[in-house]
Amino acid sequence: MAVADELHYRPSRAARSLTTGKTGNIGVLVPDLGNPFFSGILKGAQARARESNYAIFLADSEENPRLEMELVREMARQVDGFLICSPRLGDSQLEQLVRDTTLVVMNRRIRGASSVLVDNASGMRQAVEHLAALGHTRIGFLCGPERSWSNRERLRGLRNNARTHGLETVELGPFSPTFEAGQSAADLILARNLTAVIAFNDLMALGVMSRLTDRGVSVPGEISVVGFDDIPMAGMAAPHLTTVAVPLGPAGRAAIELLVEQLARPQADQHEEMLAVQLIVRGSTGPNTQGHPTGDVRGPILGH
Amino acid sequence: MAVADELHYRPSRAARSLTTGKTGNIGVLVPDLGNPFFSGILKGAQARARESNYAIFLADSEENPRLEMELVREMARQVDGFLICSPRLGDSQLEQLVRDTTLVVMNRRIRGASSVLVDNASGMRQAVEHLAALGHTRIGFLCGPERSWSNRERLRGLRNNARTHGLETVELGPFSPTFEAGQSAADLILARNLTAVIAFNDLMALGVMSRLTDRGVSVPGEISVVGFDDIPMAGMAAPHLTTVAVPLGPAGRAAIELLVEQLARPQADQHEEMLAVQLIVRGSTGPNTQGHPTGDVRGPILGH
DNA sequence: ATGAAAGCGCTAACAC
DNA sequence: GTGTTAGCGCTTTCAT
Repeated sequence: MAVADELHYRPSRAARSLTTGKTGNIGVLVPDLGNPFFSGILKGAQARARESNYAIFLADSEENPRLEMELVREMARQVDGFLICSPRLGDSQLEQLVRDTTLVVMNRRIRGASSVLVDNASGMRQAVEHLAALGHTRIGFLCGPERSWSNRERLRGLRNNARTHGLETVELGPFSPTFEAGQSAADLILARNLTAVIAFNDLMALGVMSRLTDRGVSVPGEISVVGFDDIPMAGMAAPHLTTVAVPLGPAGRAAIELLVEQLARPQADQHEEMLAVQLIVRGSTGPNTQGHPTGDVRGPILGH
Repeated sequence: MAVADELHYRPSRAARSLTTGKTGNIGVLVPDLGNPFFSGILKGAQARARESNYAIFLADSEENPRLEMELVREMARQVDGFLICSPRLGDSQLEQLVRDTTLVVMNRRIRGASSVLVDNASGMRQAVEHLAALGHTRIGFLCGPERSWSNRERLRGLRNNARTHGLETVELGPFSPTFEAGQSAADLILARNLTAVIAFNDLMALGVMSRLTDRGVSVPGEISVVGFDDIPMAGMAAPHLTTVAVPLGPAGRAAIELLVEQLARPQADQHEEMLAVQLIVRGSTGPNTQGHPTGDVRGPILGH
């Protein structure tokens, strides 16, 4: 042992994996590395993996389901399991993958796979309550990608909670979850005479704010804007963006934790981890300054 | 072959690497995945690696030189080479690494290793000329990490070009290359009565703008701000940040290209690739509205 | 307890 | 050209 130490001996993982069948690697698939949402998750995942002596194989599917499948296939033999973030693949394909490998999915429910989910319903409830408290009565929602589980959940949360609070909702989109899409959505919002809007994610919300400011519309003076995710940029924008904070690092950590457990006890049941979210109120939301929704045909509400 | 295809046969890379000594993997080390500068490079690197059938091992050194060394050591046996971004390690340690493995470094010059460099001198020249043309005569520079090659180069570029244009410079810092550091730097700038400031990177520049705005100082009305890198956020801020654009994706691609070449011909010489940069003029810079630098002891210049 | 050997899935070198 | 075999560096099993 002393000599081995002397010579800086390190076992070859390739050789080891040949006999054990385990590689000590985890594959992480994200749809877009440039999106801070995913780099946030990735950062947490990487840190947690290292703690359990796993190395990370990284792949970017560029939002492309075919490429996603291809990448998984290619990596399959050199990893023990996968973390797939916001899969663009269809349910059936994912369920097929589950048979050959162990995987944890983020923001998606797949039978046979553990998942880490964001409590979108709670996030939406917090956002809607906040806007309702500020006197907004008609709320726009900028939809994200149609196939996204998060988008469906957020939309559902919006509808449920808006009804509870007697609010009207206007759904716009779907849009791609980008800054640019937010910019173009801003004009649609203006055309609809809305006083408050919730975007599918921060990137879009930031785009909305940017375009509104460029058009001389005050945020939050005339329109309140709420985002989702709390990417670092959200706190840097002017005004600072009110948003539903999703704990990105912890999400990545939780996912790897689940995966490592699963790998240690392959027979054990899959788990589902729901991450709590928290509305962060910043400068992009304020009281409704229009007495009533201008898009509404009813006159002022008197004697209420 | 037909049968192999039928059974979806894929060779085991572990077994293959055992005999060939090649793994088909590349290790990529970044100091902070959360920094969009690095995720931009990473995205390009990942795409280029895939084109040459290399998979990416990812590690985040958390700006920690010791951890950086440790990670390289751990990955060494399972990769053919490394891309190390903005290494925090000392020259001697890097030169030692070069002996055992092939590596490409980003934004650093190491004998025996290929490198991808950003043309910081040109970037600084463009930034200084821009500010000089706007009538600024005294320019602040917010220094980044002391050990950073980029920081030293940018500082050098600043000094040279400022002299050429007869400008005075004020160096502040060093700061960590973050938004928060930029915020705190903003107050120092105000105390120094500067009309223009160049930050080591966009994150800091954004922090400066945010804090200045919060203090009621107009950008670019009273102070012009220039960043470096052109991370996506730069174009989203209000006002949009004038910055020296570094082609992040191409930088990552170029680095992997160099590495792949090196791996194919181990005897060949190392290369150095210098990336051109381009000043992007946006809304955060404007004409100097003070007749002369207020920090100057000279009185108004008359009869000129 | 310590030591020897088989074999994981490939590739490369050799024989035919 | 086609087929056989040794051996890459480990782990695990079996024998001592």
